[in-house]
Amino acid sequence: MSIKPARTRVAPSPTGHMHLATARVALYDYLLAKRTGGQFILRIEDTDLKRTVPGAEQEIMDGLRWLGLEYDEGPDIGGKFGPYRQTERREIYQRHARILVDNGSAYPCFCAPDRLEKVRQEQMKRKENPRYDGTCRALDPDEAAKRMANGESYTIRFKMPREGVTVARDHLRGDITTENKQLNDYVLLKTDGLPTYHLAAIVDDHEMQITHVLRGSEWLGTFPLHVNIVRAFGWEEPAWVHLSVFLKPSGKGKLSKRDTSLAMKDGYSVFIKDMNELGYTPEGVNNWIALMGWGVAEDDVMTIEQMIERFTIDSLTPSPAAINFQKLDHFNATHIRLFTTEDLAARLKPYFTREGISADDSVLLKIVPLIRERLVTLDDCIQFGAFFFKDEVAPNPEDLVTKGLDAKQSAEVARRAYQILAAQPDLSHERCEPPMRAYVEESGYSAGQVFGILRVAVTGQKVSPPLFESMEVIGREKCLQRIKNAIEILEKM
RNA sequence: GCCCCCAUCGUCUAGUGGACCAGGACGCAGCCCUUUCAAGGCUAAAACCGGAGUUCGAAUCUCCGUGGGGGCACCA
Repeated sequence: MSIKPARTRVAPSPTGHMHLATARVALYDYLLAKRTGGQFILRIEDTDLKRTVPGAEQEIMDGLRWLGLEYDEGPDIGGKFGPYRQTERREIYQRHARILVDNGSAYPCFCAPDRLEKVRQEQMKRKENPRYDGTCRALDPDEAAKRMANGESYTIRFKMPREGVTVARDHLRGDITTENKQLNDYVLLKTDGLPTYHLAAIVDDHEMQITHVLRGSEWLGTFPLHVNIVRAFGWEEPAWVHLSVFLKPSGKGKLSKRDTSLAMKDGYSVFIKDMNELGYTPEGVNNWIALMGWGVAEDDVMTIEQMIERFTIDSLTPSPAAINFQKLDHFNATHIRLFTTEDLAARLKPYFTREGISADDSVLLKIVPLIRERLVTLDDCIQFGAFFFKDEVAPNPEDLVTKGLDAKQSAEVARRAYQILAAQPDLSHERCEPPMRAYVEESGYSAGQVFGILRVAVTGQKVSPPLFESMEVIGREKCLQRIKNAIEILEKM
């Protein structure tokens, strides 16, 4: 990898929710920029007015920031190559379209959409490749200029060479050779005066001095076109890298932001905006998407800093990758265990708040070590930790009757436990556990039976963090009250 | 239909002609630990798409199949 600072960009269109694929391109862009001491840029490709959806741009910016992928230049923070919103760069594209027309690489086209559509239909009927038939390509330049001056509506089309081949170099896949006759005279500038992607992206990448273009492999089809446009301008090409696409978990078909079947399904989502709500961390999400399309030999749990140290274009993989939510869970849980107690406590607090539980900081700090390794997602803290903050718990009576015992026997166990614990000045686990174990010995019951009753009584649930440590945090008064309550329930059964 | 890309365990991947009876991770199964659930430790099962060729030697290079994916707009 060159040590020259790279300028990279993520250039999403604000047409829907930001999803995994956009995040991954941004991640790789970010890693490459940071690794080389360069800049990472956000550019909004909003030239399709019909598809632009309100709020989408904000969602992209929020998503990138949530992931920790701070961009160095962008629509809301500016930069020396702005503006960073394509609808605000209209004149730049028009000027460049003119350059191409003037040097014979492009031409105005006056064909009406309905005629084009008819031509397309006929071509398909004849089993030909649908393509522009070249009517206006042959137009006399003077006549064309006259019609433009008359106010006739037109587009600008790229004059694709009809002979020969285009060899385009992708830094992941090598040279890609395409016969020019396979390509079309694509529209560069639309009748509304805005550019299509083909013109806008090429012009902006040049103007913004982008050195590496990372994008999805859905662009491979028009890649030779883009290379031809760059050459028509006489510019130097950036390094192109076409990333693999994400496939649905089944491996059947590409993951699409228009496919809503995977949105918020079974606690999973492909949209970045949902991740926080579902309890996923930026660390977990980044680690997950990083390794779909990027191979590291070992030590695959990485922070962003570690990714920056290791990232190279050469270690990217070209094949499509099926997303696997179980792996997201794994990375998320692993990173949660890596957080400091203070950090994790702060991250957990909003999830308690969301449930209407005001989690006291000092208590939170004490329970984090008890629940940390049980959390897969941050919101799991509710199931493992809500009982710490409640005034009382409501155990299911059946759960209080431990396996192998009846209600009467269970009540007796609970009463003895109460006596033992009530005799202690405080309920530190060092103080409580030995006498309780001694009772287990003398009673002839198993530790599981005795502690099981106590667990349900104190926490209100069958599954919980370690019992004695939990009791210590809950405190003497509350614990004894809860056990007393359990005894009453058992006695009524 | 045409064009392009891709091809190692179920999934994500390591592997760049000999160090590979193919390594790691997730998941799955078993065992250990254990007051529940986890976490942790150990063990197991699990792959080079097929066929030709090049070579002393191929997961690795070439070709042909096959399979998968993407694209063929005044959308990006």
